[in-house]
Amino acid sequence: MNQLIKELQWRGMIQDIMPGTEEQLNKEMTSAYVGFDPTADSLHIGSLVPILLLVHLQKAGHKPIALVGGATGMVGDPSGKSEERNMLSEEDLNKNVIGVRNQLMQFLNFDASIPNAAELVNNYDWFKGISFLEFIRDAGKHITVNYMMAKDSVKKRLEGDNGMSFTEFTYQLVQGYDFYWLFKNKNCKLQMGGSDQWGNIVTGTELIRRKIGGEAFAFTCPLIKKADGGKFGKTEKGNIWLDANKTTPYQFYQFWLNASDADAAAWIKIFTFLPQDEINALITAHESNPADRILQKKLAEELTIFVHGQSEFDKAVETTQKLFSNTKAPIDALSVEDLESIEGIVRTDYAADKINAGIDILSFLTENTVFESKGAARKMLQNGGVSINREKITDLQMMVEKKHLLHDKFILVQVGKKNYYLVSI
RNA sequence: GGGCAGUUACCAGAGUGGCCAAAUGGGGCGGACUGUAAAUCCGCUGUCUUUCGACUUCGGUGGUUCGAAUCCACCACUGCCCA
Repeated sequence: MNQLIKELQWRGMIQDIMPGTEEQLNKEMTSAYVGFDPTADSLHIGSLVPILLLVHLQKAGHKPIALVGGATGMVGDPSGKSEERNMLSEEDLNKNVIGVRNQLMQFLNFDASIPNAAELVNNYDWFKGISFLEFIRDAGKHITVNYMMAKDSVKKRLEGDNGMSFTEFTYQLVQGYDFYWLFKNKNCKLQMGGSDQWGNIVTGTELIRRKIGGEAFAFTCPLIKKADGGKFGKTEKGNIWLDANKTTPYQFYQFWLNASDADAAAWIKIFTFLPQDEINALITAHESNPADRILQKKLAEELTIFVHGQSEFDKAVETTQKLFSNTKAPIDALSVEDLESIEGIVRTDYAADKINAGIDILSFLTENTVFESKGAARKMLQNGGVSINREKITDLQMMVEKKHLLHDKFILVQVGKKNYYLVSI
């Protein structure tokens, strides 16, 4: 048992904490859980912080329980949502539960030979056997509506103009019951989660107290925001997923590399396991020469390795170097091998005879799915956003022909600074 | 069941007969500057198209009109209040 709470505190990972939590953790090996909603078949980086809470917990010698919300996913958490959620079909839900489960497996140690082996549970397993009547008598009787209405997630919706269905209203009770069930059956005394979960979590500890007089604990981590107030974890391409098939390791690496200075300093504490003095040294080094982006690089390195492994990280760095290290250099600096081995960017194959015959730039771009239509391609060209082989193209009539081929084989298309497409014949 | 308000593009939200593909803000994308930042400034942001223009859009369906996001009827949905 080490100083888990102190560790998390300096990292800025604790928002609210229930009194007595630290004492409980120092007293004995404690089981603690975090719930994950199966809203998609992969987790995204928004779930990374709760995952890291579990990892820290296990490192500190406690027992992590990851709960996949097969049942709660059917209800829909109103927290932080201004309107009623769409219901997922049971089929999608099952698929998502499996996907999320598999991802959680890779971050925690499930080796049954250690006393604090991680455990994975699905709340559908206990909810499927509970009837509605049972539930409202068993759980509902102990919590007043007044209590539930006072919750922020509920209050906001009552004050807003979208209303709230009974289904979503009951969500906190369903989640609260999870905690009760785990407390009773798995001796789980602590729940963690994002700060938006505080209300739901507290309903759980309350239920445990009123129903069986048990004492349960909780703490939450702050929700990650960008310094400029923007949403965290979203880019033009949508969510940053943990699944390499949805977000390539290169894109994942790039996301962290592009963090702003202010964000990087906060995020490196939260998202890496680097010790405090090392982080402070990195921050100092970064401040003396911000252009080197020492923090961003380290942050991106640690996280890409954590999620995708060393070899994927190496490839991501390699791709990054090829594409960005020498953007002023003539394009020939990239060898055939360089181009062939670029990973993580969009590649398309194109008919050689079309290039040999020469093709207009607009058709070339749309046929290689760089743009969806000629209109879109034209607009981007007019805005000066398209480069071929690192040369900005402004001539809408330009013909793409043999002389544009690099090593007789490739054409490197760039949209903006960061979006690369490699066309090969 | 009764009364009232509402439904407009990714979101918020203006528009109450032609000047409406639809103000403004946010978001997104691109450009300049830079460090593949931040801040700032500029451009684009319904679809397709050789910038002409064509087509589809303002909850749905019908109607009035030369002409409808705008007027009328019915329907659906949402919110609030009363029962």
